[in-house]
Amino acid sequence: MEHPPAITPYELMEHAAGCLKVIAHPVRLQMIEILLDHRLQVGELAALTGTPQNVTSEHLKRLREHGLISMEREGRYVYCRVIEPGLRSIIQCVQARYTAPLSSPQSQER
Amino acid sequence: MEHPPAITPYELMEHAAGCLKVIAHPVRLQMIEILLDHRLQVGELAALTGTPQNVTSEHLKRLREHGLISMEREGRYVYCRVIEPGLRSIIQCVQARYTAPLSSPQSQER
DNA sequence: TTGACATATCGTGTTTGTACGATATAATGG
DNA sequence: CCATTATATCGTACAAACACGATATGTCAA
Repeated sequence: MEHPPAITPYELMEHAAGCLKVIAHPVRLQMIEILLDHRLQVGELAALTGTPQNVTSEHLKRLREHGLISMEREGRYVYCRVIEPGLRSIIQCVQARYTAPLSSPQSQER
Repeated sequence: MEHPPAITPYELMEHAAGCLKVIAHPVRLQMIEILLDHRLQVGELAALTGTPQNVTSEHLKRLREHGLISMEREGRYVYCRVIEPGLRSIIQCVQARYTAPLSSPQSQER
């Protein structure tokens, strides 16, 4: 091998994988996309994504437990917003790849 | 709401989530990181990541089935490389967030 | 206080991911 | 052909993710 490959340690990748796993859900991706630009109530997110109330609540709980969003109660409402700055660039990568008009995704068998 | 949030359709997010799910594993992240800059045999990847041979094979199979890498047999060896261009920017996001010296990751309870 | 609304939690069934040991296939060299 | 090396597949056991219905909690307004 010309130069030996540099490998990020397993422990760091483990943490990164944990966050990616939380992101890797269609509804949670939509929620993050919205929350990057808007501070919304739980119910508003449920309506916008067409997700049942309790399911929405559980998705948001996971995002919060991983430090990706914050949830602040104001009276009866709970407002959510993104607090992990790195999420914006990841969502941008996803949008660049999957919502661009050109080049549809493909699978490959060897 | 001032201006209504733009939401990427569920079907697109579903596909994006599928790929993110495949990426979201510590060993697979390491493999992708390596394969972005090197064309390596299955056994070399197993050694570099400290992963058993059959587990390595199964990880690579998942990456291939989602069109992220290609695997080309040459004699007894099978060489792997990244074929999904979008992976580089995603790995860059991960590295920027998790392998940067400043600002360690954190969790947040409300 | 009572009822209505917003959100959270719980129990459950189903699916999917993951690792492992064992074995199978593929290719090479002697 | 045979032994060895490289890789793939299979069966299985276990854990995690997921969605759902039901119910609990929290807050306001009348």
